Amino acid sequence: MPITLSTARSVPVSALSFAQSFTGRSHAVGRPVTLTDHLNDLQGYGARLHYLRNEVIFNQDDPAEHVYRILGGTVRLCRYMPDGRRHIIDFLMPGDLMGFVESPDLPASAEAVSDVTLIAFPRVCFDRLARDSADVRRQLLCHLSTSLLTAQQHMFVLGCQKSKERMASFLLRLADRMDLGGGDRLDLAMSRQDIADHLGLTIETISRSITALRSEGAILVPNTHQIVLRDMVALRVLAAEE
Amino acid sequence: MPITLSTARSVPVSALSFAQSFTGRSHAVGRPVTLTDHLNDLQGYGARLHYLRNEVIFNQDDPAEHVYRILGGTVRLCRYMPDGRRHIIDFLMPGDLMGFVESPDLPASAEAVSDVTLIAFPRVCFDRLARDSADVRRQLLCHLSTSLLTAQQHMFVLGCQKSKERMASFLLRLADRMDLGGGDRLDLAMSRQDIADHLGLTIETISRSITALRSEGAILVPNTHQIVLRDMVALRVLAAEE
DNA sequence: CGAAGTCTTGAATTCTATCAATAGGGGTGG
DNA sequence: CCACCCCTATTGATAGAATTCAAGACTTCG
Repeated sequence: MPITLSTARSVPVSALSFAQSFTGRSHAVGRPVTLTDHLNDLQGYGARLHYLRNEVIFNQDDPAEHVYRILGGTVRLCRYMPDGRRHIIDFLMPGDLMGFVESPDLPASAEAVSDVTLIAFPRVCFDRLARDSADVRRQLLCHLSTSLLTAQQHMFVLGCQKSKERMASFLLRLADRMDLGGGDRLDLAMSRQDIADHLGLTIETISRSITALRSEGAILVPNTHQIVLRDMVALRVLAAEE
Repeated sequence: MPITLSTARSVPVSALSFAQSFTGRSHAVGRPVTLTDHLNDLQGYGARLHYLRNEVIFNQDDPAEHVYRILGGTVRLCRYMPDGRRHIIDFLMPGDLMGFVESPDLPASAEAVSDVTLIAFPRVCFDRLARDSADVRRQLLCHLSTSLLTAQQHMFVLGCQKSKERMASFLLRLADRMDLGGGDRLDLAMSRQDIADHLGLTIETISRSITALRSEGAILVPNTHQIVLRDMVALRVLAAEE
């Protein structure tokens, strides 16, 4: 059973505007210190890396030697099954972290959806940080807990929802993570195929779901890779969020 | 969004025969010390509780004040959505732990599938234990990581597999957790409806899947609540494990 | 501008859900 | 101990949803 796993996001995007400067010195004041802040303390050990669209960042069975913080672009975290089926566990975006799961091997592959910039920290450095700081450990537990919560939410989507409902859930979550509300333009970095493999549907069904949401007036689709969430209430009802 | 979460198993059932004696003294030697062992050190603070079939152990939005170790019986961990749909995140069995997620509120309800015996430890006691012991913290990270791995595996089942494949995956996992192999009788404590809500199918489809697997010779069904895994190879192929 | 890749739409098929009826099983009371 | 009843599970028929197969439209990029 060649199964492993590795990641998940945890830091609210909204909190990142501060840390984004990435000075490597002491943390911003007036807000909770995040795992991201602590990672910044490791700046000297981090390698800034770039990946082109569709490049592989790490492979499913590679040894887990780094932890990552994404600075720019979108990453897809996926698992390939023996028979070739692919499941996209999650999409990771700027500010998200990955590679924190305790597992000798990585349980998933990470690939660049768009061009990606990230910082890779050696695991041994991070482990030292965790050993010496109670706060880092606490943040790490929160990070994993949040990942688990996200996973359980997605299990509900996959297990209980119909195609249109899944699409609504996906769009709402994406908007939430990008700190967008109704009316804003949502940029979809990923292809329809990526969305399909994330939601457990086919590319055709994704396309039809989008068409259906549009004809109901819930969304606008100015172009293929942008969507406007026009009727948040309708979307939330579909996503069973209220 | 009244969503929370709380639990997951982590300790291999096989490791529990040792700890099962529950003496509360020092740990058995010659094998890794588990989170379960550490919990045993809290014996004096633990309350042994009993629940009848279908009784609620804790509710979705209760404050998270305890961590639990299951001694006997089967627990279902479920989430109820606003519209009434139910998703069973996982079934927990003797030796399994729950309640370790860092979240003020519990993200799921726990209910007794069969009569259940468990020990509840106050969270504050456990937190103290975690504060004072580096090994507890390490085990806790492993526990959460394992939970996340399990969740990701189940996402694949829900996202990619057909009904018969889901049933095969479910039976194999159950057998694995109970330390059973091919030929042994597998006791199903849960109802068809429970299985359906776990696998994202209906009770009728569960029934038909079982019938199909039986008529293919993959399993035997001596009675409604027992199943013999007759052809492990066929089941593993269906479950995409090889 | 052309070509390759991606997305949308349509039609037919397959799978699962739904509706409905029957069968089985466990527990209770006669 | 058996009969009955209720609850659960199975099976059948039909409807609905998503997939598959196929064609055409739109983008993107060389």
